Amino acid sequence: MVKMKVSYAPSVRRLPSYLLIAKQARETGDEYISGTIIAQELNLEPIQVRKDLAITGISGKPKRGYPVEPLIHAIEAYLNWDKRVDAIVVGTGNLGSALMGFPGFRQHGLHFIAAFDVDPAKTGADKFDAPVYPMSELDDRVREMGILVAVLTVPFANAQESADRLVAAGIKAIWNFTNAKLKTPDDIVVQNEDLSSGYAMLSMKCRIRRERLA
Amino acid sequence: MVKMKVSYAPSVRRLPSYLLIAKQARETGDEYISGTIIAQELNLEPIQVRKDLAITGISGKPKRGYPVEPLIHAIEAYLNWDKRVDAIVVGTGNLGSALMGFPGFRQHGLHFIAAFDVDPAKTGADKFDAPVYPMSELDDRVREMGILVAVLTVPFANAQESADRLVAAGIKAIWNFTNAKLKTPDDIVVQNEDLSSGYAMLSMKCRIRRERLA
DNA sequence: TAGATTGTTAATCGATTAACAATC
DNA sequence: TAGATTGTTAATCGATTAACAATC
Repeated sequence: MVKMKVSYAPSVRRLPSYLLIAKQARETGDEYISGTIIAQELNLEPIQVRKDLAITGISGKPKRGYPVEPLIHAIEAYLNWDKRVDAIVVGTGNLGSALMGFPGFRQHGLHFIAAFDVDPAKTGADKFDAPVYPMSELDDRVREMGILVAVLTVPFANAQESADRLVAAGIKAIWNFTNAKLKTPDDIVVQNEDLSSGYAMLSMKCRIRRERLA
Repeated sequence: MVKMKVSYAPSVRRLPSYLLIAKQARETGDEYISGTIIAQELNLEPIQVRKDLAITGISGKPKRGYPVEPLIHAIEAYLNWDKRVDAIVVGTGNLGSALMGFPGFRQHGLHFIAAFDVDPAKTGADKFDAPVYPMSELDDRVREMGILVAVLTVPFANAQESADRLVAAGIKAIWNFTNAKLKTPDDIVVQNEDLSSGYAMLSMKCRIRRERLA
């Protein structure tokens, strides 16, 4: 796994929200949008929005704010979301299907061009316009299509084994939605999504609320 | 929305991983597990694991580590995961279904006892043993069952409207999987999950990897 | 012009890491 | 006992926030 000191991680995580608001402003026909407004919309401090946007290289106009169209392009360019990226989904259960059908990713340049599943009942027919192949074809298909990015939504027990196969097939980045802590070579990018950690936060907030009321 | 200075947020987010490893150690029959081992397993620093576990109140034995069973209970108690919590799911698309079917939550005490959908085709039959009701029944059902927690997995456009209905029905905590920045009263707990921010991180890591190779 | 907003530089805050004595 | 590990106290690091001059 790439040992990453991704600096700016908290800022990077906020950029998609800024992007969404900028796009809404574009819909409205606004030519400029200020950090103050964005902050208001997201319940953040204006200085934080300005600091975050600075890393994308966008520059604003005093009194007006940031030019909407260049702002959108600056964020997209910074995240590499202005280029098409092809990816596969491994495991077409409800979570895998949900991700394939989520329209937001397509807007960010992410195209799911194929999916894989061990269950023969799930292969054959397309899913959200992408073919679903049996796992046995993974290696060949990935190589042939030259895919570099995979979304992993298989059961916990199969996660490591699937990751191994992905790496062997030439995948360079794995978006891991399983709880498994994948063991992968140093040059493979892994992004772990942990739904339980979100629930831990919700639980904590509920506890704090209870204690405040008590 | 509860304006929370949840301190320890990064630590809280790591606790579920520690819990998983502790449970695996229990399966293995280990009586103790050291912070060093946990850290190794998760690619963290041992000191970070010790600091994180300290907030749960668990205390370890020099040379042995933490007693597995008490460790599990300490984490679960700290997160309130040792008590049953009933919740509903609003929006039974792929994402809502995925969450309902994810076995991890049940282990954390979270029970989805009903779901709601606007689409008449989706209501009537059970989903993962929980009845799916039409949205029109939301208010009555929530009140009657005394539910306090809701998972929101409706389309972006319907998010605010659904949240308003949830609040009106007496829901006190919303786990929000939509991109919408919900406007809710001060005493409502909201936990936002933003899939795009995870993808932003993946994109950044890929960029860094490319730059390292170039 | 007046004043809102940017962007820079400095201060604060909180999280991570280091050092090390205590201890089993 | 010897030595690995905990838990505490201090140091470092990075992110957030504050202050304010520049500017349109």
